[in-house]
Amino acid sequence: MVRWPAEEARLAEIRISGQARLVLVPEGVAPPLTSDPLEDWVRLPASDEDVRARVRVLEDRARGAEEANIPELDENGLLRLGGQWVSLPPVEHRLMGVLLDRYRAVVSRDALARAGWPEGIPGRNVLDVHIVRLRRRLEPLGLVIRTVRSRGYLLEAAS
Amino acid sequence: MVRWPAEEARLAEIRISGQARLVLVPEGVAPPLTSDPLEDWVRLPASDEDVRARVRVLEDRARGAEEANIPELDENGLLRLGGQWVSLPPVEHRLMGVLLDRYRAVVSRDALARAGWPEGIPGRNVLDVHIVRLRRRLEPLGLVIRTVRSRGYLLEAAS
DNA sequence: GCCGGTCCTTCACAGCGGCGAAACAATCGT
DNA sequence: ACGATTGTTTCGCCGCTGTGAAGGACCGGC
Repeated sequence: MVRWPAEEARLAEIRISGQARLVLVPEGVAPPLTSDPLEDWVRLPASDEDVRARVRVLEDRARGAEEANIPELDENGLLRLGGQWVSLPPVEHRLMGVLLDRYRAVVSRDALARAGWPEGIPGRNVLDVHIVRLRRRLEPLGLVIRTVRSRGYLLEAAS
Repeated sequence: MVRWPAEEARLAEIRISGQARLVLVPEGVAPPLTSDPLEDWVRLPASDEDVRARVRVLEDRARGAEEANIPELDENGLLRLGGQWVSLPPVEHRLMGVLLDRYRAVVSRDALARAGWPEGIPGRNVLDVHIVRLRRRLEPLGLVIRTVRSRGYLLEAAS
């Protein structure tokens, strides 16, 4: 809930942060125009029902947007996030599967090795190399693999 | 512009067709709720400025959605997109059919081969060659066939 | 603080195979 | 006969994968 034009600076902040917001516009003032579906406005004075209706719609959209922020891995080697996508070769596809199952939680190197090479790990260094390659591939999507020393790795959105 | 609830049936049609619409809601009636960004509503009576502001935002969103429009393939070998068109010879027409069914998703080389040559694939390299030719034909429409190595191909709008 | 060891990161290289694309030949439609 | 469409051959690039090696970050002991 933002008053306009009194809280113009605050509105700008919220817009940048990507949160949903409802702008309250007093009589005689032009409403702010944006095509962002996460922004709406009401002309004051307004009834409680009208405000609640708009808030509920914004909440629905925010929920939808949030779901769009979880990476999606399809069975054909594509990893999608926010309209973009990258293709993952077989090994990295399997690694990504485990990392997404435990999104934002630590996955042990052992679990990763078993997922990537069900038949047994070829060499002692292979996993590290594939983590590096996966990292580079995820960069354009804004995803990061963090190292948790002696524990494993963790996948999350880049800060 | 749709009156509510008087034109309920018309609103339903427009929703299905995916067009942008502004719903006019008289006093004392609950507005229709939808999270579709292409729908908005105003409480009557409303000033011209307020209505115009909402219409302009909807137009902006509709324009954005249009860019995401999918190409259309007719049965005579014509592929249309955004006012332009190209003609496709039989084999490429069949290939394009599968690619459009799975627009923005991966289509395996196998599926493409079966679609292009239902009687059986003539040679080992034919598909590659036809993909190259199709690519050149699609270029003026702003469409691109991406390779997903060892998985297949994917059709999307050029970035 | 200094040191050694472990864990992790990154690069360079090589083999394999998938795919791209030109050039040519054959066939089809008008 | 001519151009458009289709199939074939051939060459080469580049992506995927694993290996070895060099270096950096972190941790404990002294």
